[in-house]
Amino acid sequence: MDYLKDRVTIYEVAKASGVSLATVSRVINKRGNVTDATRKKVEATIERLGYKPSGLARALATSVTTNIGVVIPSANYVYISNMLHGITEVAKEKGFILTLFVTSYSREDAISVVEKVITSHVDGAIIFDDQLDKEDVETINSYSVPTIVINNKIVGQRVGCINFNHEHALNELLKERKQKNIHHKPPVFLHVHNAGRLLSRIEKTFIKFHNDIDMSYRIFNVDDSSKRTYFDFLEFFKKNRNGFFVAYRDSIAAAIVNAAKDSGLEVPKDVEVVSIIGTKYARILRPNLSSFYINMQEVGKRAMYMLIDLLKGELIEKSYKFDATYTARESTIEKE
Amino acid sequence: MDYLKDRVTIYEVAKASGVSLATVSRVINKRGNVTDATRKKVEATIERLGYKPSGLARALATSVTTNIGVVIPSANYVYISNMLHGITEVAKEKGFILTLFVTSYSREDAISVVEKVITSHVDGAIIFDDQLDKEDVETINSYSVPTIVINNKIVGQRVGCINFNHEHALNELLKERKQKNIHHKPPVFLHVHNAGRLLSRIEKTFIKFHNDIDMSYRIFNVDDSSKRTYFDFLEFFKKNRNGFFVAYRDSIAAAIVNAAKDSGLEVPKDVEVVSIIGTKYARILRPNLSSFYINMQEVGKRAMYMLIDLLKGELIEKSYKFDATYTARESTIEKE
DNA sequence: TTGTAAGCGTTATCAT
DNA sequence: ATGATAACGCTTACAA
Repeated sequence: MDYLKDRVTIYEVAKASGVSLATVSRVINKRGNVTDATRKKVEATIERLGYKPSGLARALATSVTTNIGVVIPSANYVYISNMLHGITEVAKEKGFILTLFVTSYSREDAISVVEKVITSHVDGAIIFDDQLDKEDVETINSYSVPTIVINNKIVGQRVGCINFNHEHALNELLKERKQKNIHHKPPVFLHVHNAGRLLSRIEKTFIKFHNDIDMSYRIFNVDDSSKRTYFDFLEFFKKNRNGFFVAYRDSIAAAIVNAAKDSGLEVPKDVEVVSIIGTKYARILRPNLSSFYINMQEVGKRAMYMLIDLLKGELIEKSYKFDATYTARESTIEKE
Repeated sequence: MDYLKDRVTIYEVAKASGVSLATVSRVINKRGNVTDATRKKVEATIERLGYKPSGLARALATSVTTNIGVVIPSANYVYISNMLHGITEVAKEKGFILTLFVTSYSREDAISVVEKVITSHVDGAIIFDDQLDKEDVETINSYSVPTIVINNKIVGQRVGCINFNHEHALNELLKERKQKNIHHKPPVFLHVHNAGRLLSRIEKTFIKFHNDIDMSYRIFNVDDSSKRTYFDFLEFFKKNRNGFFVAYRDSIAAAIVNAAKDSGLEVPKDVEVVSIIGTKYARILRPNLSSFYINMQEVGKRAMYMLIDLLKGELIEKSYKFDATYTARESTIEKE
């Protein structure tokens, strides 16, 4: 039934070239200690037979896979794929292969992902996850899998972490709005169910700021869909004719802008919107979206570089922070 | 130096529970033929020791990895990550792990990716690639790696393929524009260097259509960057005050729309734009972009389903086609 | 320089 | 129901 050729093994190469396994192994690993003549002979049969070493067997023998496990929530977000892009760039440059693990919201699932990362025998892992608990990361780590955790503060022998600081920039923005007294619009935070740790941290910052100055605010639940949010806000704007909205992603922010305009409101005069996870679309959309920004591609690259250092036992700075920068654009009012 | 615990092996579990390897193996694989008592005993020590089977060793012994190789060009495009999302969904549901390979433009690189896919010992591969040649796919295939190829017509014993048909919809659109006589604007195709096979096929269709009716057109080279394209078109619109533009992606199309508006032109009155690879941003952007659309998440899911059938030797329809649908929105004129 | 043989952690085929 | 043992394809001392 198997009409396709079986994998050629090192044995067959050895036999066909009239040498031993060890010699073939030396040739493919360029270990030296092989005469030019035999090397050429072996290389010729490798070419002729189309031999490709089995990464599996090699990994089992050396316990080095050159595989890096990458754990992400959905691959469906622009900022996540930007990060993935950064990771792939460095991985490619440094000769690593990536194994992708996607988590969902359930606890059960998180456990199964942890399980898979461990059994996969990756050399290291990069975990961007809003769902996994600290203890999950520790589990992975306890199985000798050096890990870079993104968006969670974790310390350990073979762990590094990268964190985001949106809080500072957000506080600055809110403070500035207060000082300039342009916060006459009711502040509204767009809450997305199960959107993870990053968003809730930012939400807390938002809440704390307003509580501290004893100012009222609203939390508005939205679906994580720009289409739904658009329609929700068409409704919303029937009763509420202004507001300052903090939205998680560009597409959600844009939905609000569109709903506002389609409800006869002006942006930013009546409705102001900022996006937390800004992408290039913040600049493409009209009006341009005021947004916070972290270069996720850089985050991905940095994570890989840190992991590589960690693998070599040379990671000095185990913690790295990316500060979000805020760029005011057309969806907010600068001065009163 | 290695302060972290070594991996627990099946040997240690066997010894600790006072049984043989074989019994432990039976327990973890639920093969039966084990008394409840011993099973419980073994399960207890597995739990106690924190034993996780090595996927590597298991794969070597069974030659089943449950890994699927996924080959893509850059992870940085929305439509690619949409597809990846679809792939991850099904992979997760069916218990497969994904290994990611990213190609670049060079021939050299394509070869190294092929090499890696083979040595990685994946059970199957999904290849979306505008760069790999037919012969590369055949190479992979000849190493017993069942493959689903996206965006290339390839036949073979253990290959399936998924193709896109933008040509029909594009021809229809162009024909309709001609009939309704709204093609008074000079048609311009946005050519992106090295953007791959999909775009060049569409470009050919565009060219052929106009050649066939002996109508002039322009090919305009743009960078694959919305920012650059925006500035290029600010220049362009200094001399050219109208046009019908066919752009590869939403972000490029949006750049043209923005440049047109910022040059005092009206969309769609003076400048019309359509996007070939439409994403949700076509609906979010204002004016909405008229665009072609293929649900890439569905493509990803379909690819996985086809691959799974292929692995079981049950793939009947080895070829599947996704027709692009065209949706006219605000960036084009419907009627004269 | 080259070959022999043990080992990597499993599964699977026999016996028992 | 359980246990030896070979096999998977490779690397790597160690011996020659």
